[in-house]
Order: sequence, then C-alpha cells, then structure tokens
Amino acid sequence: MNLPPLVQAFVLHFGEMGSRWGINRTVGQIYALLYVSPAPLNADQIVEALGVSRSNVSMGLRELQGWNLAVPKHVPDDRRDHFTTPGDVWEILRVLAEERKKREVDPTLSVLRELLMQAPASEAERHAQARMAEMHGLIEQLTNWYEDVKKLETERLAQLLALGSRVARLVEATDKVVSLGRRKKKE
Amino acid sequence: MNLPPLVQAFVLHFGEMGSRWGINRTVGQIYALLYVSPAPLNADQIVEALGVSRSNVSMGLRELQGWNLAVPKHVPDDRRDHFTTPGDVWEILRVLAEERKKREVDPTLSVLRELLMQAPASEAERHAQARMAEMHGLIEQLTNWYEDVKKLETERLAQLLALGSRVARLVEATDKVVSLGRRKKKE
DNA sequence: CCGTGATTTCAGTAATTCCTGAAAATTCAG
DNA sequence: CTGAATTTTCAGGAATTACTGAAATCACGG
Repeated sequence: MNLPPLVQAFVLHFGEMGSRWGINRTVGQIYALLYVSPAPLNADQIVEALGVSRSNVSMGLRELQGWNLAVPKHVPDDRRDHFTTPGDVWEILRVLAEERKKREVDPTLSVLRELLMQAPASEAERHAQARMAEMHGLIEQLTNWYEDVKKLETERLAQLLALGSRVARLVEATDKVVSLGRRKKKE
Repeated sequence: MNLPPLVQAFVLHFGEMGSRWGINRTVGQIYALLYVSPAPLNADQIVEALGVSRSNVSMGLRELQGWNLAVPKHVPDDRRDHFTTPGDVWEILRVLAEERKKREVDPTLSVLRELLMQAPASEAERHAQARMAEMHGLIEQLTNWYEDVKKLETERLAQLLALGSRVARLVEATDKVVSLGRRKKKE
C-alpha cells in the first residue's frame, strides 16, 4: 500500500473497523479509499492502492454494490468500470440505515411475527411469547418511526437533528396540549 | 438442544442473526434464551438448554456482561451465579445503542478528529481531509442528537417515536417561526 | 466471428474465529 | 485450613471466513 499518510491512516482504520461490523477488512478499505478519492477509481487502481489481489477487489466491489455503497461510474473512452461512493454523506447515511434495517431488523421482525401467530403449548411458551411480543412492539415502533423520518428531505432531517434535546420540550408541549384536550386524564 | 419449539425457533434465529452483527452464534443464543426465560438461569441450565460446552457458556456470558446485556442476579441459597437480561425492552434498546456507539462510532470519531488536525501535505490530502470533515460533521451531529435524546425518560421517548412523521410538520412549524423571527432571512 | 482486454468465478489455501475438554483458580461451608 | 462446588482459563482442534492465482467468461472493436 502506497498512499498519502492521511489517506492511508483513514483506509487502515476503516479496514479495522470493518471487522466490528459484518464486513471484512478489504471491503472496508475499498470503501474508505473510494470515499476520499477525488475521482472514480477502477479495479486496478484499487489493487495498486491497497496491495490486494485483483479478485479480492472484484469481490469487494461486488459486495459494496450490494450495499449500494459503491456505484459504477462510466468514464468516457475507457472500457474499464470505475467506482465512486454516493457523494453526499447524508445519502450515505440513508443507504446505510436502509441496508442495515433490511439485513438486521427485517428478518427478525418477520420471524417474530411468525412466532407470535402460533398458539402457545405451555406456560413456558406463553411467557416466551409475551416477551417476544414486547420486542416485536418495540421494533415495530422504531421501524415505523424510521419509515416516517426517512421520507424527510435532507434539510428537514438536519433541522430535526439540530433541534436535539429541544425536541424533548416540544414533545412535552405537545403532550400538555393533548392532555388538556383530554381533560388531563393522567397526572 | 431440547426446548419448547417456540423458544427454540427464537433462540436459533438469534444465533443466526448473531453472525450478521459482530457476536457469535452461542452468544446470540444465550442472549435469546435469557431474554425469554421467566426466571434467571445459571450457567449449567444454559449448557443443558443449548447443548454447548460449559466453557463456551462461560465465555459467552462474560461477553454479554461486557455488553451489559446479561446481568448477574443473586438467587438466595444458591452459590451459582444466575443471569437475566435487562427486563425492560427500552432499557435493552438504550444499552444496545450505547454500546454500539462506544464500539463502532467513537473510535472512528476520534481517528477522524486526529486526522483532521494534521496539515495536508498535498492536493490529494487536502481533498481527503475535506471528505473526512464532511463525515466527521455528520457523525458529530448524529451523536450530539443521540446524547440529547438518550436523556429523555422512556415515556417521552415513546411519545417522540409515536409522533413519527408529524415531527416533520412540527419542525417545519418551528422553522417558520424562527424564520419570521429573523424576518424571513431565506425563502 | 475473432482477438484483446477486462472482469468474474472458483478451488485451494491462509487466516481468523469459535468451541471444547482438561486443568487451574476461586469461593465458601465446615 | 480442607475439600467440594463452581467458575475461569487456555492450548489445541474444528469450523468458518477471507484471500489468492489460474482459468473461465464476458464485452466489444475490428
């Protein structure tokens, strides 16, 4: 690997980090490299930059494409495929959230739904199902919220983030209004 | 493994899922088992339920404790350690978010900060740093928001979730008020 | 079609991670 | 203390995952 020190440090860090996620070192490094690269890179350039085998890069790129984290970019007068990452970091965030949800949350949700349909055959199963229902409920709330929020344009999303803790007060205020409307059912 | 079918399906699913996260199959299974168990379990009960070695359970439990996802629970008149998961699913969510942030986000944030301090030695490095700055900015915004939100009590958090897309309107409204206050700087 | 360059596949190997059983350490009652 | 019960450690083997080089496939200009 022969890269400017700053870039190299970044790439190596993503390689390490990759292991803490599901992705392997090479995939992490490829992503990092594409992310900081000023122009799209072809596979051979990646090979040279990272010092891994051509086939490894091929597989890594394929995986990144599966995650929508690397997109092929056609360069005129060049037969080779070139790749970039989605340019806008917000876009990357969206892609990541979406993919992780798809891979890590949705399958669980569907298993839970299925298990909750079955009739419990014992006290142990009744209890287990109750716990599963709790988990299912929480995950569903979270994903519903996510589905809503992901529709927001980036600008609104940024505002929402910027609001931070003030959201709390906003929610409290809303709560009060609602409570009053309901004639202070609780509290 | 000899468990009620419902429980077994749940446990096996978490075992599979474990691999998609960083955790291994056994750890995922132990967690799932503790989660649906009506009472705290000791290591030998887990061994019997899952059909894995005693030492494997020991290591798994240790890892779960590191994640704060298994907590020892003393059972009177029994020398053996018993374990449960944090009971409230919201609590579990908090723990998970906190731990994942600590392991997956904070290290990256600190590397980015470090790299951004260095003076770029070339045009390539200047560009790379600009990209890193973008990423750093986004992550910082997200973690700030998270730090704020995690302070909310569970009830408020639930309200916030329930609000869902309506948050968008709330934010828009806030935006307008602010804009008016600023004499419609933009738009 | 053919040939050239680019990419992908895949079988084999390297590296890593997981799991086990045996041994060591710890804990605590007597 | 001693010894039984329990837990932890750890070296080595099993299983999984990552990586490579060679060969196959693909894409396209001529």
